[in-house]
Parts: sequence; C-alpha cells; structure tokens
Amino acid sequence: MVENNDKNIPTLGAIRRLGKYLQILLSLRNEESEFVSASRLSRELGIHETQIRRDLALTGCEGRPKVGHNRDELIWAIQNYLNLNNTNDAFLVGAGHLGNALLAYNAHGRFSSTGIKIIAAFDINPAVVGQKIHGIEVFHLSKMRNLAKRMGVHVGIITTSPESAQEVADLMVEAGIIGIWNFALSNLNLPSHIILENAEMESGLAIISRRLKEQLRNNSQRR
Amino acid sequence: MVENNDKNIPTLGAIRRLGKYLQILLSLRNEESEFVSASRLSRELGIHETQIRRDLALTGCEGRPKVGHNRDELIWAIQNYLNLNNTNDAFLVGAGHLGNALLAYNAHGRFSSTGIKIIAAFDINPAVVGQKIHGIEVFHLSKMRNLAKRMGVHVGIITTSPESAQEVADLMVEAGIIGIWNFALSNLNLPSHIILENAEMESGLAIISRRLKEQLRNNSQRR
DNA sequence: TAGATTGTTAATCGATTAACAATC
DNA sequence: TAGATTGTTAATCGATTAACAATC
Repeated sequence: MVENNDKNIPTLGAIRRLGKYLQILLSLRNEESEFVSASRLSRELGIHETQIRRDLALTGCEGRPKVGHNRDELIWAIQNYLNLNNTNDAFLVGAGHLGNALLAYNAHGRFSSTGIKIIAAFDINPAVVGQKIHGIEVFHLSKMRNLAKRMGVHVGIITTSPESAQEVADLMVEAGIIGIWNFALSNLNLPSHIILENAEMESGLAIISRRLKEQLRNNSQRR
Repeated sequence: MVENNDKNIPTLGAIRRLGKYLQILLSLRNEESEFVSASRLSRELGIHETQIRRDLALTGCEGRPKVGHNRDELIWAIQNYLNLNNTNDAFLVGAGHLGNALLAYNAHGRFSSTGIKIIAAFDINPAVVGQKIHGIEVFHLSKMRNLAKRMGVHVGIITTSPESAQEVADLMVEAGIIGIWNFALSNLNLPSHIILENAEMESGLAIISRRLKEQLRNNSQRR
C-alpha cells in the first residue's frame, strides 16, 4: 500500500524517446495497417529495438508477437503515460521575442504533445500588457499570484531576462506553481519540491561547435 | 601519430556541464579571490565534486591543491576546449517567430558562450526577405548555397516549419554545411558525416508534465 | 507449421561516485 | 605542520544491448 509506482521509475531518456515514438505513430495514422512493430519504429528512428520494447513496456501497452502493437492503442497508452490526456494549464512570464515564439508554438499546438497549454502571459512592460499575443492575453505581472491561485495553475514558464528570472520564479512558487520551465540563463534557487527544467537552448549549439572543431581538425590532419 | 585525441573523448554531458561552469566562473569575475575550487562550483551547481574535477581535467587546466584553480586561466581553458575562441559563422533559415527570437539572442550575445554567431538569415517570404532583423539581413533562400560556399559557413540553424525542414537541410548539406541545429519537429534524414542536433524544445515540458502527474498523485494519496 | 515479433533475463558498457594518495 | 584541495584509481550504479524463450 505504501510504495505503488505502477511499473518502474521512468528515466528522463525514456520520456524523451516515448515522445518520439508518439510523434512517429501519429504520423502513421493514415496507413492501412493498424499495427506497428517495435522493429519498424527502430528502423524509423535509429533507436535500438530492445530499448523501444523496454520503453513501450513502461506504458503497459502489450503487443502481439508476429504482428506488433495496435497503433491507436499504443498512441493512447503513451499519451496516457506521459499525462497528455489531462492537460495542465501554464502561465508564461516574459512576453519578449522568445515568449512570442512560445506563444506561437502554443497556438499551433506544438506543445499539445506535452500535455501543457499556456493560458495566460504576464509582463511588466506597458507596451504589451493588455494585448493579446497569438490568442493569449498578457496581464500585468502583479496579477499572476491571484490568478494562479484562482485558476489552480501549476506550471510556469520563464522567458524573462536572466536578471529577473529569480524574482519571477519566487513569485511563481508563492503563487503555488510547482513546475517551472526556465529559459533564462540563470541558476535558480528554489525549494526542493519544485520541479525545475532549464531549457538550456544553447547547449545544442555548444555541442555542434565542439564536434565541428574535432571534424575540421581531423580533416586537415588527413589532408 | 595516428590516434591523437589529446585526452579522452568528451561526453555530451561533460560539454553541457562545462558550459555551466563557465557561466558561473564568468559571474565570479568581480570577486576578490582569483581562485575557484571545484568544491565551490559543486556547492553552487549541486553537481558532484569529483565529476567537476573530471570535467575540468578534460580542459587540461590544472589546479593547485589547497587553493583551487586560477579563475581566469580556467575560463580560458574551458573556452578553448569548447572552441569558443575561434567563432564559427552560422546561417539561420526561417525568419518566423522562433527565428526572430534566436536572432535577438544572437544580437544580445547569448550564443557567444557557444562559439557560434549567426551572420545571415534566409526565408522565402517576400515580407521578410530584404529586411534586417536584429541587425542580421534576411536573404532569399535561393541565395544560401552560393553565400555559404563563398563565406565558408559550416553551421546551419533550421527554424522553419516541420514540412520544409528536410528540404532546407538537404540544401544546407549541398551548400557544404556540416553542423545543423534543427528546431523543426521532424526526423531529418542526413548523410552520416553531418553533425545534427535536434533542439527538441518541448521535451523539457514533457518531463515537467510527467513529474507533475506523479507529484499530484502522491499528494492526493498522502491526504 | 515456420517465422516474425514480443518481452524478459543476463551481459555489457559507460558514466557517476567513493576512496585515497599526492601536494601545497 | 595540519588541513584543504587536487587528481586518479577502483567501486558502484544505471542504462543500453545481447540473447533467448514464449507466442501467435
């Protein structure tokens, strides 16, 4: 009765991969066959077959030997496992360039695959407060706390400057938000129960930069 | 003479962490002491001390027992190791919302910590072609190939819709680009020598969503 | 049936952490 | 000196892959 984590604890990697499987599965919805095998997904994504089986097992969806998994059943299982069925509402703070981009993504449903939906934005800049951006109203930051409590919002997205990030995060915690997606380049100091994900966008670029250096060096050596 | 990778092969994780150390070190530049210990970084970032020592060893920068590492020397070593000293020029394709946000970041120097600088943008939309966005000119996509070859650009950033991403990526490869940072939600099919990093922005959100589910469930059980 | 596919147990691999001698 | 910190070797941990029996 005490410990009851249905299966195993999902690893971060597994969650990311499940998202990819889902993406592929959704794109295959117009195919004739209603079955998709792990082998098929493996070929499509270049991920090891066994790994895919492992990941799929997490969702509790069982496949049939020789045929594979029922596509729609699997879609449902992954969506359920990733909590995409019952959407969580989110607040975004910082209606600058990146905030705008995220609101556009939100409007185009790109985040629907994550189970999170932005329902309001906040800023302190009078030029944007009161406006609607991609269908989402921008309120003054001072209203966030009350609105969050009133609407039971649990997720916050920070797209402010690094200087304001800590302050905004503190406000969010006060407002009862427990999951924070931080795009500002700063190490936030938060209570341990808060779920913090740093977007760290640029780390991808840094990796490319490093690899490029290796590759260019190798080429010049070989020549 | 054949194999000559100065130290070990850096792991992806190590590269990400080195970026964080660098960030902290830069923010400490105004401090009195010119020495920073791994223990200090450990406290600051919550990363295991030994791990930090491992990572720092990659850069070849040696510390002094009892005092730590010379701050500026370490900054230099990390920047050098991550190839931040000799900047790589990059092209961005897709001057939409996200493209705009990245160009703003570029202008504000947020990518300078990655050693990559966007020097031109491309699109096919007549409304933006010819304009300057955050100081960067937007050319018609048809000009990319020649410009890339002429300017020796090796890095491409894709911020188009998922539908156009493959086509743009192919164009980039033809143009001699070997490192691609892809923000479009699509599995690109590319020659194996191409360095591909998928930004997968939303995976952070997905993780928050999953964790939130666990936490809310636990809370309600406990009650 | 035969063969493809599943799901699980065991083996491998790699990254993180612990332990400790070296050193200033 | 004594104590803090380094850097490395060994131990642990976790995730990925291999091997294989079960099954439709």
